Amino acid sequence: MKKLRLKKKTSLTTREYSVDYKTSLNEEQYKAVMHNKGAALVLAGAGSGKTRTLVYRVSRLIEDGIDPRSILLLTFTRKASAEMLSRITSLLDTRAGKITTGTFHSFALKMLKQYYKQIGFSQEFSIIDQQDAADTIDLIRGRHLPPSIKKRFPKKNTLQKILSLSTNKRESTLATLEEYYPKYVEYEDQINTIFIDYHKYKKVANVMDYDDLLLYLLELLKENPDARKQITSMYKHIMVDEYQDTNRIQHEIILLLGGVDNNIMAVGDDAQSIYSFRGADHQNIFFFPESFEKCEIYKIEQNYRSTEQILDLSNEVINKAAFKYEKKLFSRDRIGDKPYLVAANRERQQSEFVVQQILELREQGIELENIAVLFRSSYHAFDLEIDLNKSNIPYVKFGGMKFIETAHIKDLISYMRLLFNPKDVVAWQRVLMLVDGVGPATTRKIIDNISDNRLNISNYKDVLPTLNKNVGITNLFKLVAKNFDPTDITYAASELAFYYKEYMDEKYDNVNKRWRDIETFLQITDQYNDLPTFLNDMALDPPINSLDELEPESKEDEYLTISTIHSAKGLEWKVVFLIWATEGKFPSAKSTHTIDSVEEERRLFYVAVTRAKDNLYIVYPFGIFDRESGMVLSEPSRFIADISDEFLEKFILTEDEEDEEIDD
DNA sequence: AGCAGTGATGTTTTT
DNA sequence: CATCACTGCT
Repeated sequence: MKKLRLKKKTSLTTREYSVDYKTSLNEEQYKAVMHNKGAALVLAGAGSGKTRTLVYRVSRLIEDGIDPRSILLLTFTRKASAEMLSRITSLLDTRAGKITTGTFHSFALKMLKQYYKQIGFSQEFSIIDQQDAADTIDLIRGRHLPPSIKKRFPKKNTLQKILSLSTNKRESTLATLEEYYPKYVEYEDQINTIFIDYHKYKKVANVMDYDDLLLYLLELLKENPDARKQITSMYKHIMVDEYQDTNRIQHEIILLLGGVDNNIMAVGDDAQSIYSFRGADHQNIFFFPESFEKCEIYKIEQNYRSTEQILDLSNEVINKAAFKYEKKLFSRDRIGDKPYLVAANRERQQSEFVVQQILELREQGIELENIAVLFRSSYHAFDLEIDLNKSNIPYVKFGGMKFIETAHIKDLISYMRLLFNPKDVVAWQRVLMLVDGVGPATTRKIIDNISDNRLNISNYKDVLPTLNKNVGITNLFKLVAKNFDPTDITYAASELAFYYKEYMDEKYDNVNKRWRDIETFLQITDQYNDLPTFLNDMALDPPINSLDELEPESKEDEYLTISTIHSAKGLEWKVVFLIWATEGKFPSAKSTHTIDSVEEERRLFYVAVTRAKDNLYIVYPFGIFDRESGMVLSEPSRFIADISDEFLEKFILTEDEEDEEIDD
């Protein structure tokens, strides 16, 4: 028989919660979770249960009768939003599935697919990635510039970066040039002309790049009161994760999404701001409270993740920063080993050491799931990957070149984009260049005719012969004009792949490897039955691996995570290896010119070390000849170089025939 | 004129 | 490894 007891009603609600918020959270977290109306900023240190706080707050709002559909949770990565959604669902129930989560970009896309008319697009607009954007800019660059000044003029990737930075920071081209590319200031006019043309070009082609998603959403909210009213009355409770990494344009969007009540909760940590290359400013987070008349500030500082030894080291790293951060992490009675600093003779020894340690850890019963190897740049892991393969250690790599970004997959996706949006001249450009005998000049001629509607997939039989006699082009048009069933994506994709294979056989030596990628790609298409959704997902939430990660059995299998630090953000592992902690590699020689960029690298280092729960190994190869600087790199990273033995156990690797232990 | 093949060069980090 | 400038070929 159940015993009745008296429980005090809280002032907020007349019902009891099914989740016991008070006892599952610490006091700081609890306060943030119970925050009700108006703007709020939650400053949460690394490992302080930031995700937990957000998850509980969403759950609490729903339990208080808030319609889940009115909750918008913006996260930085798709992984983070998936993780949160599953945690909320398991904490509460399926009501959680009705909330809207995603990145700024995916949310923008969702809105713009509804309000496309208001911004002058048609609904079939497609998304182009950074590379497509750069290629398109290159096309326009080629049209504008006389060959004489081409040499000193910024290249396509630089132009794309300039435009992206100025868009994200909401600055003029001139301001961006002055700050980041002073040597190109003299070309301001030409650069602007190219940008203006690029903008028009995209509109005609009915495509948007990543920045456009944000830009047009901002424009919509600003200039269309009706749309804004509808959107703000739909999403009444907004939460933004990783606020320190948002930039100006995202900040402005958030302010406009605020609606009448400004029910916006931003969560972040200024010490973990690592996206300045995307226009984020680590101090941005402090502008947040200033944007509202009233904004509650909550601080969560107790760390639940790491041992005191790891926290002590982390605090040492961040306290040496030129700019002082407000928090200091502390834990409660989590005692462990001191972090290791290991000197390895060249990269070879580093890889061998990491593999050997991982095998040993596994024997000690630590599963691969609980181990991660982190690095500054994707290519830092190449050598290690060879050893992991040799030792049959299954792993998944995050960050760096994605499977979807390889040339052959992008080619295939371009054909598919044309099936959906035959005016997508960015895709046309890509696939036309693949036709034998077709180069930039012919491509330009054809897409000009597509742009001004003289040529299309219904009249190509008559019009094309007047432009070019190349049979390959006619065949390409024939293929795109075919009436594929838009719900049978796999069929369309395999037909296109079949057509494409001929080109691949000609062009590539490693056709087999690439064809396997295409087969994997075909498996992915199998999970979709609607072309637009498929294309959007490929643009914004692409799958990471070319390995058969999709097969359910391999998902069950345990695997090691190796990841760039950027992609490891927000995650944690029992044991973390940080490799290439060599001065000149981390921070890289390129980042040491300005204080700001060194400080960004320091925060990145801080993010890396705070991922570890129990054990942390920092490894640095020495005796590395650096081509770029012409110097031999032999010192550990400046971020740990002068940290005393009190915080760090220092080792050098020696090679013993039998003894496998580390020796100092 | 326009294309393709060749050899040197450079390279973070993500939506 | 992918991009860029250069050169020779059609």
